[in-house]
Formats: sequence, C-alpha cells, structure tokens
Amino acid sequence: MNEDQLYAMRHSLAHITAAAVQRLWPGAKFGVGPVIEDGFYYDIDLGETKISEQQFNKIEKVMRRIIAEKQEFICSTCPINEAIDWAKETGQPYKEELLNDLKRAGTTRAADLDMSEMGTIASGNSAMDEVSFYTNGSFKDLCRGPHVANTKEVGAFKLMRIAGAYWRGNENNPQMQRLYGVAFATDEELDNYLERLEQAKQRDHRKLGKELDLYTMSPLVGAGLPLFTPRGTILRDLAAQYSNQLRQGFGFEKVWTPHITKKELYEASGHWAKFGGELFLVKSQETSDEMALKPMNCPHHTQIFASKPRSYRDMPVRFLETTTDYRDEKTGELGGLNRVRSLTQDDSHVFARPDQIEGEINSLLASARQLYGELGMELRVRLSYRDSSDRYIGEMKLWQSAQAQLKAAVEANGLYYYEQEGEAAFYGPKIDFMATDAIGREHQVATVQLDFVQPKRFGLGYNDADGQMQTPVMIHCALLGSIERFLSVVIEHTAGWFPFWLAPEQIRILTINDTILEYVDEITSIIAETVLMRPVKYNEIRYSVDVRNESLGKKIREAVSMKIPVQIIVGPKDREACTVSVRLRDGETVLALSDLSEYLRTL
RNA sequence: GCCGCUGUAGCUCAGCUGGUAGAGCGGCGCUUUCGUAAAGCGUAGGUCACCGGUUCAAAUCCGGUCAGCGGCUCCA
Repeated sequence: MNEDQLYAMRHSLAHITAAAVQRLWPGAKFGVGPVIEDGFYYDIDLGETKISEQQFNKIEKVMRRIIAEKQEFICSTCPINEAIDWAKETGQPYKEELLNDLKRAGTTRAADLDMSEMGTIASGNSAMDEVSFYTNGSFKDLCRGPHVANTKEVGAFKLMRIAGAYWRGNENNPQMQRLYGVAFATDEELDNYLERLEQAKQRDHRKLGKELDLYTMSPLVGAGLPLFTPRGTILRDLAAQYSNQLRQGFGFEKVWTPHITKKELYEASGHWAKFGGELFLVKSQETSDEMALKPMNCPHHTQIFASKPRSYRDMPVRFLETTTDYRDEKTGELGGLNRVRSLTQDDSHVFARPDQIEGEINSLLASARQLYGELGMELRVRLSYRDSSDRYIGEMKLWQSAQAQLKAAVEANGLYYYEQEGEAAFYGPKIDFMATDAIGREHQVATVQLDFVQPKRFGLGYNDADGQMQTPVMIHCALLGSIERFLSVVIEHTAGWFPFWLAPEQIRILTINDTILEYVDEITSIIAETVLMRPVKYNEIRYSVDVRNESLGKKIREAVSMKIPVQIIVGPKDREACTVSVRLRDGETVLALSDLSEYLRTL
C-alpha cells in the first residue's frame, strides 16, 4: 500500500461519510472533506440538527452499507458555470462559494485567496474552464480526486469525534460540524492506531498529574491556574534548579523582578501594541497608575542592565530569573499544563556585543543539549532567518552576521537542524528546539531568540574601546520554556517514571514486620546522609518509610503505582545478613548495607 | 471567545423512559505481624458541580453559571 492509495482511500471515505450523512439528513449542506494525518474529516452544516457521538454507530452503519453496495466512483467534468448552477440547484451554498473561488482564482485554498474576494461571485474571465466531479451512488461531489475505484476498496475506518469548525477557519463565518474519522488500509493498522491512542491516554499528564499527586486545579482559583502539590513542586524546583545551574556555569547571574509593572514599560518595549489584549490589568487604589501582571520578563531585565553605565569590558551581561508570568489566554484554549494562564519561565537574557553572539549561543546550546540529553530526549533544531521582505527591524549586515553565528554554533554543537527563511521574528532570528518523546511525538520546548529591537527601544548602550556608545544585542533564552509545559512533556515522556534524581519520592522503605524497626533506622540514617551531586548539585535524597501493618504485597503495589523508582524491602533476613533488598522497576538486587550510599549515587 | 460532550462519596464508576442514591478501591475500628503488585470482618462518608425553572415529585426534564474534555490552519 503506497501513500497515494491510502490517500485515495481516506478521501473516498470522506465522500462516503458525506453520502451517509446525506442519506440520514437529506438537507445537509457540505463544506470541504479533506484527508488529514491518519484519516479524514468532512465539514457539514445541518442547520439546527446536531450530530452527537451516540449517532456515530448509525452513521457508520450507513457507511458500511454504502461500502457493501460497491458503488463505483465515477469521474465527470463539466464547465465551471454549469457547476455553479448545479450548486445553486442542489442547495449547496458552500460548494457554490468554492466554485466561485475556483473560477476567479483557480484555487480554493484560503491562504492563497484574497480575503475580501473570498466567497464572492466571480464574474469575468475564468481562471479555469471546467471542474471535475466524483459520483458514487446518488452522492455527487465537487472533487479533484483521486478516488478508489469503488466503495468496497476503502479499508478500515472509524468515526472518532465531532467538533465545531468555522467555515474556512474564519470565526465570522458560520460554524459547521466537523466529523472526524481515522482510516487505514487494514483492520490491523487501525487497531494499532487505536492502541497507540490508548497508550498516549495512559501517559496523559492530566491523568498522571492526579494519580501521582503532582498538581491540581480549583474552580475557586480559576481556569488555567494550576496549583502544585508538594510532589509537583519538587519537580518544578528541580527542573528550574538544573536549568539555572547549567547557565550559571556559563556566567549567568540570578536577578529578581516584581510581578506587576506600569503599563508604560510595555508601551516602551512595544509589547503593549502587540499583546495588550492578553494582559491582566491591575489597578492601584493609591495612584492613577495603570498596572499589568507581567506577561514576560525581558523589559524588566533591560531596566537592570540600564541601571548603570556599562563598558565593552563588562559585556556580555547575563541575567537569569525563574519567575511566573501571566497571560489572559482565551478560555477555550486552556488545557492541562500545556496552556495555562500562569506560566513559569526559566528566562534568561544576555546583553552582548555583536561579536559575542556565537560564543553565547554556544553556551546556551550546550546547556539545552545537556538538559534534554539527561532526560533521554532527542533534540532537533529549527533555525529561523529573515527573508528579503522589509518587515524586519535592524541592519541587514547585523542580521547576516548574527544568522551565520547561530548556524556556526548549532553546527559546533552537532545538533540536527534545518533552516527556514521568513520565519524569524521581526526583531531578530531565532532557534527553536523540538524534543522527541518516548512514543515518538515532537514537542516544541526551548527557544533562543536574538533581539535587535528592544535594546534600541530602551536606549541601552555600552561604551566601546573608542569611548563611543554602542547598542547591545539581546539574547532571550528559556531552556525549559514554561515549566508547566515542560513538566507535561516530561510526565508524558517518562509515563511518570521519573529518573531517580528527579522523582518526588525517590525511595520508599517497605517493612515486612515491626521487629526490624531499629535496623530501618540504621538504613534511613545512611540515606539521609547521601547527597546526589549529579545532574543537580546538593540534591538530598527524598525517602519515606512504610511501616504500616499491611501485607508486603500491598505495600509494593502502592509504591509501584506511585512509580517510586527505588523500593527497599527490609525484613529479619536482611537484618541478619546486614543487607537490603533493592527493588527497582526492572528487577531486584540485594546489597550490603555498607554499599547502599555508594549505590544510590550511581543511579 | 465559538461549537459539541461531560460534571454522582477522597478515587474509578453504576443509577433505563422523573418516584427523593449504589458498588469497588481508599478512610476509620477490630483481628492478623505477614518476604515481592490488593489479608479478613465491621463501619462511617454524598445539598447527585452551582443557581433558577417545570412538576404532586428532579441526580434524571428545561434555562443560566462555573469547571473539565474534544475541536475551531490544512484546495473542491
């Protein structure tokens, strides 16, 4: 089965879905029904009628009937004006709109069309003379094809969900019902796909966040405002500590800035114009100041840089702050830890001379590589450059030199990368990091961005060797990105089995009975004195003792379901032999008590 | 923000077409002191998310609010 055949199968299923809907609801008006990753969808306007997932069975039944009927897909062409008449006669206004776009512009792709003309009646010359239709049974649809020969050949499918979708993705347009399906060549592939979905569901950070007692949400606090429990807070702190430690090794210094600020700061930075709608506003009862909760930290950091004169000898100046920002995201976009309204950034800013860019980028890349490598995640990098358009700010020469330095640093670090022109921010080129997780999904994690604009807007400067004032370049970097999102990625990547250094509870001692409590004290005093130095320094071991009067089986079961990486089982036999039984996720070893501390340091 | 689905004990969930709530786990008590994924018995937990409406009667029907989930870029 090649890609084209699979494409034809999925596309044919989209038609069959529409045909089934038409049988069930003859008044249905159809939008588009493209092939997407793993399947297809069809946008349908049923007026007041709402399809629910309970009706999927009914629709699938009709689809199977259509498939069993072995309807041939027949291709026909007709002049475009006749096609428009067809759309009018059959009461398909969306098809009529698409046909008008085809006539005028030769395409229906929203991105390629003039927004003001989209959907209007096309008069004058046609961009194309005729269009093609595919008909199966009584269902006829405007379609470029290709399709399978007849409905029998469509393979395995399943309707997955129904969702609202605006016609052509524009929220001013009517909202249609989008019927999603997945489709594969064989039942086996479909089952595999559903199995993968199930797997992803099992490691969903929202499910594990509850099961492992990492974070919670409260309707009283508000949507998109997660609260972290003691266990979750350990994860947050360790992640931030590691991220900071890596950069502190490269000369970054911690700073602290307040969480509210006058609106004027963001007007000066230019963020007000761009992100004004996303700011939470705060009013002072004492002064007339309009304040905002900070949505980002760079403008604050510029003010620390600006607080005293800087010489070229001082450069680069490197600030680091792990702090929480607030963004008033649309309620419908919130979800789990991925999209929140309070997000904590491990944010850093370098103020550098233009000739120092490569060296600084080098340190940051090395830090990112180290961090994600430690978690066993593959990193891939996208370099975003400017194109020749004039929407970018800063001298062309500076851009070119900066882009060359970014690339040199990425190559020096041996990172897999690709380059993309025209994807840079208007204020500078950037590097985005993509991390691949244990089940092959890619997540956008860290970013490194160059900024030629804010230093200018804030009038930052340093004296060069000739006593001339020069403008520094800013380098923004967050290694974790937002800690909340980072945790969701790590939780799903590890399925909750965090590496030993990161686990909120690293060791649980499980007792067989209460005759060995003194021996347990000996063990805990050894553990309490063991401090991990890698990857995070001065990381004291977090342990607990389960002395409850319960069966060993039950204690193990609970420790495993909490995904505690090291379980130490202690009974009379261990005491006699001066040993401990260490139970790991994938096996068990018996150690001499005197070797325990050393052993833990190697985990 | 918009569309759809969901909200029952700490957790996972049952409760059909309206007749004023149920299981397992967990908790607590007693017994049991046990060697690698759930010992036994007993017992206490709920304004059925919240507010309002219909009804003799609402977890169940209707409206609103809050929250969670799936979507809202993808060329006929």
